[in-house]
Amino acid sequence: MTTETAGIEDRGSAVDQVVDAIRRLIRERNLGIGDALPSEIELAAMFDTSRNTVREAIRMLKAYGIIESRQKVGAVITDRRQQALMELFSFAIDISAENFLDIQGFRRLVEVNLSDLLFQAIDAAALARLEAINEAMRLAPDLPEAARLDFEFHAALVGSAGNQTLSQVYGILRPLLQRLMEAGKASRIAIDSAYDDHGDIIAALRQRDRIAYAYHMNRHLHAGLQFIQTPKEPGQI
Amino acid sequence: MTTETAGIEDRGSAVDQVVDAIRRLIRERNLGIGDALPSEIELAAMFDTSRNTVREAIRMLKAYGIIESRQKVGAVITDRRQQALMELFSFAIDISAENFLDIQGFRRLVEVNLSDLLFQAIDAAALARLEAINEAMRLAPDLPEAARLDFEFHAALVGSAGNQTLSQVYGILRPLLQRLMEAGKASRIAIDSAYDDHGDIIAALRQRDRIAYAYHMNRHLHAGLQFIQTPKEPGQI
DNA sequence: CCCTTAATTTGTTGGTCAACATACCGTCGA
DNA sequence: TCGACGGTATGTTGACCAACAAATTAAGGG
Repeated sequence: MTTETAGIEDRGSAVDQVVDAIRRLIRERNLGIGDALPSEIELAAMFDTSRNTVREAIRMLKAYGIIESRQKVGAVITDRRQQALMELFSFAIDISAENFLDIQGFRRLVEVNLSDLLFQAIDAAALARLEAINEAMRLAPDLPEAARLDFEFHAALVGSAGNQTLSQVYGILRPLLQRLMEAGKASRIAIDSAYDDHGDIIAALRQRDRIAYAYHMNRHLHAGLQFIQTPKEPGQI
Repeated sequence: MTTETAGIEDRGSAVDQVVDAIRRLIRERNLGIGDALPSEIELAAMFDTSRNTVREAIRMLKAYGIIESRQKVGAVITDRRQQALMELFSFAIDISAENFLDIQGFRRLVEVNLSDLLFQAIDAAALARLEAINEAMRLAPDLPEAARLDFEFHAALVGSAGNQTLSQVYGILRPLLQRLMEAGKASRIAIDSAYDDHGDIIAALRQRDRIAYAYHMNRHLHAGLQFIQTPKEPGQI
């Protein structure tokens, strides 16, 4: 037999219905960013359902980046969908479990060719910050700390380009890249070499020298690549 | 006193922690699409939390499109992230112009500088495929179909570079980029212009002409940018 | 003006009941 | 005897309720 629930639009679970209902509520009341939703208890009474169901619906909206909720204050409408989008990215990387070389290739593609955006957006303060990070890396007490500061340098560099999407991608790749760099920083010599490379890169940035930037960055990333020919566990994150 | 980062990341609520824990579980057990998660009760016991908290975590993962749960069967890992992304953007909030431009900037950074990887990996079959897609775009019956094929062209191009991380990112961005391209393909003239650009790009690829590739790709993407200067309706939900 | 206290709201937990899909097992028929 | 059929047992998700903890705001008292 076919479904005998013909009368009511039964599509979706109770949670999905509440999600739609909340969306309708937002639309009908013309709520915008910053406005607060009714409390969970009120919503439950409004839609004649339980508070837990409302909570699960709110969880979905939170995952979509549409609302944020703070205790006591309640749920507030926001637009953090860009971050939600990045969460999706991070899941992609989880699932497909790329190997290190693949991600390193992606990284090279980005960083070596970043000069256009960088020259356009970078200022003296950003350059000083890069130098400070580089100096701290040289003086780092141990290798993991140096690796962390190495990543910090590159993240700051990418951040200076002013592209949000890019910055967030790097935020997601952070743990992976850091492991990559720990693998590449097996000795003090590698750190000193990276320090010099970073210095060359900063100099190229300061002089707005596109060619020099690409040359040094490419060399630098290629050098780091040598040390990690064998990933720790292939195909595993 | 305040916790001095006592080992475990205390960041986020219990639900967020369970989300991360499930992600780690998937990674560590190397679970793939179609595999089943432990039952909610087992997960609750595993992470020493309650079933409702696990349910909310599963709700989030469901919102991200990486798991699906059917009654009785349990939660199964899937990949419906594209649908999740569409849900994300089906909320009536218009994408802000800044977000559009930001993502477009990211795209330019990637595609314009893809030549190194492309020249290394592309073959005759891939070039023929690109030409076929381009031809199909020229002959497309309507504008949305042309926009779809335009995206298809770029996705195939990026895919030819052979970097999995990059391909994944483009796969997820598909609906978003397609909207971007629909906005840019407001007229037949724009399509013909894109067709010519694509042809130039293919020719540059065939001749392994790095400069020509970068020139034509940059021109092409810059041209597409003109059409979306004005957002539809800023900041309404 | 500052501190204390109360109230409100979300966060988390444990439990109950229902719906339902699957597996297993016994019965019946050929 | 063997296979098909049907019923039941079991385990899982879906939905809900009640209660307490934590946090944050707001009010009130010194």
